Amino acid sequence: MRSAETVSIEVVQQVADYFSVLSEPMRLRILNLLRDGEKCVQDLVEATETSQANVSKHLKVMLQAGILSRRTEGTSAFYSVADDLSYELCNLVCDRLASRIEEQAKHFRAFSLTSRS
Amino acid sequence: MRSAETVSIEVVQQVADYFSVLSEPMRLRILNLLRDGEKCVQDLVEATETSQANVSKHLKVMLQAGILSRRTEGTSAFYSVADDLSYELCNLVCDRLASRIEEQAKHFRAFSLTSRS
DNA sequence: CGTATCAATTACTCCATTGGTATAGACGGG
DNA sequence: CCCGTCTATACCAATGGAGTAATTGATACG
Repeated sequence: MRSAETVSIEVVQQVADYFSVLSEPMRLRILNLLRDGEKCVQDLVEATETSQANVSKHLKVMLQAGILSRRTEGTSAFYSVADDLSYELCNLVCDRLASRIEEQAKHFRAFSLTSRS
Repeated sequence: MRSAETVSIEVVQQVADYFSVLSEPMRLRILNLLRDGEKCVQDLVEATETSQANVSKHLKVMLQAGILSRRTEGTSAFYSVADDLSYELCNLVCDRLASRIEEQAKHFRAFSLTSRS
């Protein structure tokens, strides 16, 4: 069993760091663009409509987190997803958010019925 | 299929917000303390050794994110986990981090063998 | 009642991070 | 060999979030 005291500060910090990487909309957008397959920096710059420096910085963060992998070809750098965990996590969160919204919709439907009777 | 263009900015923002809640060590520590069951604010203050205001703020963040639920009894406020999703996510990340470290250990072992032969 | 305790909120400071501009470095084409 | 393109980095301004101290509000106890 996992008890409260056995979890060290370093472990908690590393888990927090991992979630921190996924807590930026721009990074999630880049991850989403990489679902299709590897893309070079320029492609991502055009797709995200932000500065090239910004894209490179976010890519570096995800690369160091082990989420992405990097391959160079000439002057271009191609990035691809190295670990599907981030997608799993995103899907879980998305599904849960969807469920909550559906629950809320049910409450509205229920109220609609009660007020009609 | 989920394509890149279909994911709206609001959805990305909400997913990022959810991960953002889990990206703070203090909040993960509190979540971990709540594995045993509900606890009042004072208990968490003593366990985390931080200020009461700080604990209350983190609890509010997780409450509004739908991760925790709140119950009052006299002047005390008892918090408990309302959604196991956060635990699932933490477990997935922890397992993956552990796997990576084990992989690294294998690399060291392999190098140890090759240099010995 | 008056006091003590518990929790939430406010105001504030400090630090981390984001995004932009500008620059440097690497490679390919002419 | 120079120029254009692509990427990474350094620097800066602005923003956001964590933590603390102090205050307020509410309830239990004497």
